[in-house]
Amino acid sequence: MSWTDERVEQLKKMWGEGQSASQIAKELGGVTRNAVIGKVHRLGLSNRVGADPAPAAPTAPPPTEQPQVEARAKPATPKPEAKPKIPQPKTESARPVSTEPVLETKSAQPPARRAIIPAGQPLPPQPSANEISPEALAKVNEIEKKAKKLTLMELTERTCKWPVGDPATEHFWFCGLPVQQGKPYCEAHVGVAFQPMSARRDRRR
DNA sequence: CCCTGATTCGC
DNA sequence: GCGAATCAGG
Repeated sequence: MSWTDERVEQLKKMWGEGQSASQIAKELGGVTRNAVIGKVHRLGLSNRVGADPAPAAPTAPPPTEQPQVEARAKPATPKPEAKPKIPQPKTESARPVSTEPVLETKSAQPPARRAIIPAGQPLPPQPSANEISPEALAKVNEIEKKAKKLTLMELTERTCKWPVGDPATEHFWFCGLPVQQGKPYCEAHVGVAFQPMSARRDRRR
């Protein structure tokens, strides 16, 4: 495989979106993540602008730039498309009143977006909201925005298998973020899936 | 061990 | 220019 204009374009797009090199490599096919990283550097779009969802090296060198062995003029890449991190008003522990799991935080499509939960159709065994700490809930709602939104087929040994939404609707996917070592869920979902007995009992009403 | 990006250097 | 090997780190 070679770096055709098309492939380079997708590389730029995905990199700009904050996708990891391995994910990009997977998507493109025929290349390894090393190839992707190498290309990224050659293209001069090394440091990303947006957020970095993946737990990786922040790459934050101090202002004092030390000239490398070979002073390499690296023309910065002024990305016109500004991708500022969302302010995130930091809702002060909005306590969910519903007894059902909090599935909807924001509506993507105002008109067609109705949080319909088929009556009598039990949802997957998700802990009811009133048993989970507000902090953990906030965390979950937070990361679900960054979820990989994988389908059942796309799940692997190390992708979070937390289901989101209603399997009977379009609004359904699996979290897909990197799992915590030895667990089936990512850090945030582990937080709501596994709780100390004491915490559960204490929260009981 | 899983993953991340960064760098080097033979090709 | 390319990318495997390696490095450095979470």
